[in-house]
Amino acid sequence: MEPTRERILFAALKLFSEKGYLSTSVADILREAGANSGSLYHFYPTKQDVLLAVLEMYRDGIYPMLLAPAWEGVDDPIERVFALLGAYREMLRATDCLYGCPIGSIALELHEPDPPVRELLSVNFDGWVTHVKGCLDQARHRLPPGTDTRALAVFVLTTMEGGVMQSRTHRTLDAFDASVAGLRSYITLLEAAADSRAGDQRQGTGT
Amino acid sequence: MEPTRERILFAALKLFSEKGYLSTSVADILREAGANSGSLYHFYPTKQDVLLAVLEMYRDGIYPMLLAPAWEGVDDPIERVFALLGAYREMLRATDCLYGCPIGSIALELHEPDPPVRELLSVNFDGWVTHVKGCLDQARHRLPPGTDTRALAVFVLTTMEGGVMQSRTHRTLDAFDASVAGLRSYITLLEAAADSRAGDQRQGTGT
DNA sequence: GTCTCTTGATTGACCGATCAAGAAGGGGCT
DNA sequence: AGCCCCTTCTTGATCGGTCAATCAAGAGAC
Repeated sequence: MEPTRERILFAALKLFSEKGYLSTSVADILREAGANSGSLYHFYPTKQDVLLAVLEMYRDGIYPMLLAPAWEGVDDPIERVFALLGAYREMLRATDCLYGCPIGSIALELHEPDPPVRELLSVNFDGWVTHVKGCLDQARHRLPPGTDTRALAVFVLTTMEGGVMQSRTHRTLDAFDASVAGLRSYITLLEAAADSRAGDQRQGTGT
Repeated sequence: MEPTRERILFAALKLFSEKGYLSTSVADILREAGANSGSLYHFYPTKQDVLLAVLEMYRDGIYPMLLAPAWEGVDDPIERVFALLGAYREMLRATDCLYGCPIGSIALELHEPDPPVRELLSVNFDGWVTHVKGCLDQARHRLPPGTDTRALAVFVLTTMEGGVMQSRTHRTLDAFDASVAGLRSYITLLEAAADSRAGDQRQGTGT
C-alpha cells in the first residue's frame, strides 16, 4: 500500500474532480483514502492545504499525464492541439458528460479563493496555454504573419472550457463538438489566409 | 418595502451570483432579505426551491435585463453579438473580474444537480444561444451558405464562458479580450469567405 | 529513547429545516 | 357598524446532523 500521504492526496484528487471541492468533506477524503483524520491533519494543516497539494499535482502532471498520452503518435503541431481537445472529449464521453476539466470547475466554484489557491489555478491555466502556444509556434509559418500565438492558445483553452461547461450542463457532447468544430474552422481559415498571402507574395501582389 | 417573497428572491439572486449557491447559507439570504426562516420556508420548501426560482428569474430576464440594454442603439446583427459580449466584459471590469456569468458558475459548482436544476440551467443556456442564433440568422447572407448558425451561436457562448472563467481566475481582462478577439477574427474571416464566394459566383468561377 | 506517524473520540460552529404560536387582513354574518 | 373566523404570512427558538479541526494517547521505526 502506498504511503498514507499519497493515498490522501490521490483520494482528494479523485473526489475534488468528481464532486468538487466544496461538496467534498474531509470525512469523504478519509473514507476514500482509508485513513484517519489525525493523519490527514498531520500532513496538511487545513483542507485548503490539501487542495493546494492537489493543484500542484495537476500543475506537474499537465505534460506527463495529459499531453504526452494525447500527443502519442501525433506529430503535426496543429493536430496536437485538436488531439488535446479530443482527450477532453473522450473524458466527457467516458463519464456521460459528468466530469470535465477539474481546474475549471474549481476556478468557478471558489468565487473569492485565497491568494495561494487562485495563484495555482492561474498557473495551471498558464501551463496549459503555454504548451498549446508551443504547438502554434511550431506551426507559425502556416499561420498569418504577426499572429499572436499566445492569444490564440488562450482562445483554444476558452473553447475547451466553454464547450465542457455546456456539454456537462446539457449532458450531451453536441456543444463541445460544435465549439471544437468552430475552432477547427477558424484555424483552417487562418491557414488558408496565410497560404493565400504567401501566394500573393510569391506573385508579388501582396498588400 | 417589497413583499417578503420578492425580497428573499432578490437577496438569493444577489448572493448566489456573488458567492455561489453552495457558499450561500439560508441564514445569509435571510439576513440580506431582512426576513425570518419561517417566511422563507413558507414560500420555498427547500433551499433548492429558492435556486429554482432564481434560475427561472434569470431565464425570464435574459431579454429584458440583459439583451435589451446591450442592444440599445445597435442595429447590425453581428455587432449585437459583440455588444452582448461587451456587456459581459463590462460586468467583469466593474467587479474587478470577480463576477462573471452566474449560470456558468452554478453549472460548474453543482456536479450532479437534481434534474429540475440541471434542466433550468440547460434552458438558460438555450435561451441565450437562441437569441444569438437569431442575430446570426439575420446576418445569414453575410455568412458562408450552409453555415450552422446554432452551432456558431453555441461557439459564441463558449467564447463568453471560457473567457469569463479565465479572466476571473487571472483577475485580468486579457483572457476575455483575447477570446473575443479570436471570435471576432473568425467571424470576419467567415464574412470574407462568404463575400469572396459571392464574388466568385458573380464571376461564375465558384466551386 | 526519540522522532514520525496513527488512532479515533471529541469539539464547537454552522448547516438546512421544523414548528408552535401569534399577527394581519378580508369577507360574511347579524 | 361591530364581530367573528379563517386564511395567509411572520416570528424566532429549536432540532438533529454534518462540518473542519483538535488532541491526548499510543504504535512503529531507527
